[in-house]
Formats: sequence, structure tokens, C-alpha cells
Amino acid sequence: MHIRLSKIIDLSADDQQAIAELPVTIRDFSADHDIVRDGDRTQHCCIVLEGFTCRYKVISDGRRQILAFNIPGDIPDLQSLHLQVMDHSLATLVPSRLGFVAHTHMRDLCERRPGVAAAMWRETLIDGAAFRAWITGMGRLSARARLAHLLCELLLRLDAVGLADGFRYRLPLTQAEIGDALGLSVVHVNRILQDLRAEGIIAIDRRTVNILHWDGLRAIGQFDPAYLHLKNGATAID
Amino acid sequence: MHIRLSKIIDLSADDQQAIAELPVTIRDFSADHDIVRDGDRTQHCCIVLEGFTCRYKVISDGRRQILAFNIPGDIPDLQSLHLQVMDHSLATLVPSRLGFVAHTHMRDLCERRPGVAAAMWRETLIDGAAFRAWITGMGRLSARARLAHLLCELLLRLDAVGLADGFRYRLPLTQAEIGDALGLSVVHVNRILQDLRAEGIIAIDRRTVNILHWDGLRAIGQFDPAYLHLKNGATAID
DNA sequence: CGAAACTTTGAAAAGGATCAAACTTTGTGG
DNA sequence: CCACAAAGTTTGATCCTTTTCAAAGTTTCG
Repeated sequence: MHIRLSKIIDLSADDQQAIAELPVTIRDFSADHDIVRDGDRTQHCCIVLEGFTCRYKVISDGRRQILAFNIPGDIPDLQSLHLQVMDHSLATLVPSRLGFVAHTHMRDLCERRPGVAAAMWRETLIDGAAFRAWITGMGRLSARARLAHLLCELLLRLDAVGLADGFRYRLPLTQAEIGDALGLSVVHVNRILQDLRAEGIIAIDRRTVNILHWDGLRAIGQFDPAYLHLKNGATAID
Repeated sequence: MHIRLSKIIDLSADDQQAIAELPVTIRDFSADHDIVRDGDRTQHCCIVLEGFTCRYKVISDGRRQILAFNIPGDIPDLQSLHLQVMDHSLATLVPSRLGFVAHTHMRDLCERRPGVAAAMWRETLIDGAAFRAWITGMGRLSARARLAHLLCELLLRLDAVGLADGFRYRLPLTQAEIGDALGLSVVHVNRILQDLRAEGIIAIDRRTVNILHWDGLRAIGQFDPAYLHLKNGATAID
């Protein structure tokens, strides 16, 4: 597996080698395609190689809540390794390429190499940290702050895997999808985005976001990147 | 350590024995006492033995968001084993007794016994599943539904560790604390509780909740216990 | 080029927040 | 064991953020 496991880096050369030797099946998916569904029992984990995916839950009236966006390097369903039944779904948002690794191989590797197990465990813990930050935003921040926070988070995460160009990045999401993630209506998302643009804080041109005033956006979203546990801390951006 | 590690159960006798031999320091805390704070680097994990604790984050204006309530048997900061810096705080809500185990001992045990490592990993994954359910509620459910959901969740969790009496349990939370968890104002929490009582769905007498109409409450909160990953599934209550 | 998907705009309504004050319970010191 | 202060609950009135509904623009893509 000759893929950068982005965040799993504090590993010995041997451990990295062992990961690289895991058998992977690569598959391409079209946009808006479910990869695993709530309730499924899955035997594989997947890695996002290219594209953009999301984890989501559907409530009884059919509306959905997006729980997380996944970018290349992410392993969105790593938790399935120890939680057999999915408690949410995973879907592509744009055409995406994913790598699949069988649980059996991963469990085997974890038993043989505690270092790999610890690194993967850590990966799922960072996941949890992001959920906590999300809950805090949903419970206590205004819609405007939540949206600003999301835009800040995506910049740092995309930058960490080389997919940002300074303060500019491709964000292939509709406003409806942003709303589903932030718990807001499309209409309101639209109005907030317009405000932020009118204030000269961001610019959006054909699904490419450009953050014109990083400190301003960060202040609006009360964004503190600590919860992302990025290896290079503040990153080159600060 | 002669304590029931409630949910960590799918372990061999040897593994259980090894856990039981971990050196634990027991300490008692008064109510509303911070155990670890956002930003701390901690060298121990703690187990709630008696009482009630919560994990929370404070935002810039001083308001807080409670992320989770912890009951006896929970290990609220297990994630600190691999995430050195706390991204939230942990505090008692009532006088509580906690057990502390050094990270060094736990890491050592995880290296020696992959089964224990996997069980603990799983524990943190269940934590993550609860956060996902929480986010869904915060984003897409009404205040009334969220409150109903919380009351349902607490019944099942307390029942799983023998702290519920049928549909009745002690809930030592103020309405302000419930509000901090659900992202609601005290006033609104109060009004919803009154509605639920007036409708004969719950009764509350001196911090003891009695769920009079379980199916009704469950329907209001769209409560599906799958995300709790309780060993006995539906539990005796259903 | 045309249909479908997405964004934008306006107006009205709802769900919760905030503010302020009264009432009730709990815990503590005398 | 009582009295009182502090903490928590309840009530009413008003305000504001966000939702909903409806319809008109604008992109995108086959």
C-alpha cells in the first residue's frame, strides 16, 4: 500500500513497512454513493485516496445530519474494526477513489505490532476529539460561528495533506450539504455565506474557497486547532 | 483493582485478572470539582467508582457545553492514554469517588495483552458512537426530543450498571446542567420538563426521575439504543 | 440547448433565548 | 432544630435567530 497514511506518522520504519504491505483493494465510486450504511456489518476499513466523503445519520423524518467530512488520507470507518455494526453511514460527495483493507489483516497486524495498534487507536481518538469540538459548536455557537469554524477546519486539514493552496482550497460541497453538517437550513447557510463574502472575509468562486481574512474568520468561529491534533501543530499557515 | 469495568467484558479470564491487578489510587472529590482541565497533560486515567461526572468545554464567553455525563464504571478520560493534551475538562457534578491508574501501567498492559488493548480501544470507540448520536440530536432534533433522548439514554446506561430501579433512577443534575448538555437555556429545559410531566410521560421527585411512559418518551426522543453498544442489547427493559 | 441541480431573494412563522422577578428547596451555622 | 442564605425552579413577557415556504435566478452537465 503505497499511500500516505497522513496522520499516522509517529511510527517506526518497520511499522510503516508493515502497513505498506497490507493488501488493499482499490475501487472508484461516483458521487453521492453509499459505501457502507447504518446497520451494516462490514469486514473492511476504507481509506479515502481521492475525493471527498462524509459520514452521516438519517433521522426519522428523512432529514440527515452529516457527522464528518473526509478528505484524502482519512480512514472514515476505522471504528468498524472493533464495532461490528455501523451506527451511521458513509457516502461519497464527489467521485472518489477508496482503498479497502480487510479487518482480518488489520487485526492481525495490530496483534503483531502494538505500535501500529496504538497509532490506529490514536487515529480514532482524534476522530472523537473532532466530534467533541463539533458538539460544542452545535450547542453553543451561532450559525455564523459554526460555518466559520468549518471553513477554518477544512483549510487546516486540507493543508495538512497538501490540498490547500495558501488560503485557498476546493470545497466540493453544496450549500445543502453544508447545512446538513451544521444543522442549518440551506437558506440560512446561503445568507451567512453572503454576509462573509460581503464583509470581505472569504471569497467563493466555483466551489473554490479563498479565505481573505484568516484571523477574522478564526475569531468568528472561535477556532482553536488543538483538537485536530495535527503533527505540526499550528501548521505553516499561522 | 476489584472494580467492575462495566462494559469491558468480552475478555479472557487472564486479561481480566491482569486488569484487576493494575495499581489504582482511589480519591474522593466534592461536587463541582475539576479533575482534569482543558489543556492539561495528564499521566493517569480515571474510573468513576461512585457519583456522577461530566466532560465539558468552555467557550470564549464563559458558557460551557457538557459533552458527556459519566456514571460509575465509566472511564471518562481513556482517550488521554494516546492524546497527551486534554481538549476538554472533566469535573464532578456530585461528591464522587474516582480510581486513578497511571498511563505507564496501562500502556504496559496494552503491549503485553493485545486483548486488553482491543477492549479499551473498543471502549473509546463506543464513546465516539455516543458523540455521533449527540451531534445528530443537536443538529436535527427539537429541544423536546433531545431532552427525551437524554432521559432514555441515562436510564439504559444506569440500568446496565445496576443503578436503575425499573424505570426510576436518581438524576443528580440541575436543570442548568441539563441545559449545558443539550445546548438549551435553563428556562427552556424547565418548560419542557413541565410539559413532559403534565403529559404523564415522566415524573420527577427530588432528583429522582420516573419514566411513566417509556415507549412514549422513546418515540419523542427517537431513541434507538444501538449506539450505546450495550452487551445485552435491548436490556431487560424492553 | 435544455433539464436538473443549485443558489438567491423575500416574507412570514416558529422555536428558543433573554431578562426580570417570585417562589421553593437545600444546606449550613448558630 | 431553627433560621437564613444560597442554590435551584418556575412564571411571564419580549426579542431574535433560524426555519419554512415559495418563487425567481443561475450554473452545470449531458
